[in-house]
Amino acid sequence: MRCISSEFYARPTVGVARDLLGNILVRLLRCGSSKIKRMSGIIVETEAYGFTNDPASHAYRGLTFRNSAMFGDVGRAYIYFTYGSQFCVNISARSSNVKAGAVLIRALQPLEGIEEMKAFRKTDDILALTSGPGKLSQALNINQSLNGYDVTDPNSELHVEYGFSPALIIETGRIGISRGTDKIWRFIIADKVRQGYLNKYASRKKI
DNA sequence: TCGATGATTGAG
DNA sequence: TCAATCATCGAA
Repeated sequence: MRCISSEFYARPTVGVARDLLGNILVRLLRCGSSKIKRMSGIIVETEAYGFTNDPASHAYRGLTFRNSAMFGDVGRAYIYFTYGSQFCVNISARSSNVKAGAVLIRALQPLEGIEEMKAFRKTDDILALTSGPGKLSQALNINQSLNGYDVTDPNSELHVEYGFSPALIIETGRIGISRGTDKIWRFIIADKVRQGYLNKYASRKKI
């Protein structure tokens, strides 16, 4: 259970997106004075978002209050609210010569705290718990209050630990966007597609 | 200010 | 296929 350090995120965003597959997103839920509930999942789907080279990126038009986490230290959570009801989780990552960048966590395979996830999601369907960026945020009880959290700190309520190296990775264009669709910046663990850990919307798209 | 728009989801 | 739903952003 070792936390991934900040050097990992200080590399080109697209490579970080690919290399995050197979690692573990961990959510520590503080319930009461001393009790800590641990929830986690294997990262099975990611997308990279860049800067001025990427019209689909929130950072494309420059620094704003919302996207400031994409411009700050690498290895920080960038969490935003969208479509009126959903939160999306990103991790800031970029090489030192680039001003902004982040990796969107699109899907997990539930690992620990599955009963809690069922309660937060209001469903018992394992494959529906974290098979989408909005769903995984709901399952892990993640909201904007976690924006900017250091995911390289093992004591952080949201952090990433080492997992395994996937045998086969699928690369596709990003989905749910209208611009920048030519960039092959979406990454998926091949086995997890077959096992059903990606959402239906994602499966409908070309893989 | 104000209107348009989403890195989505669940229901029909 | 389509509505829900609201923070954010750029134009006015």
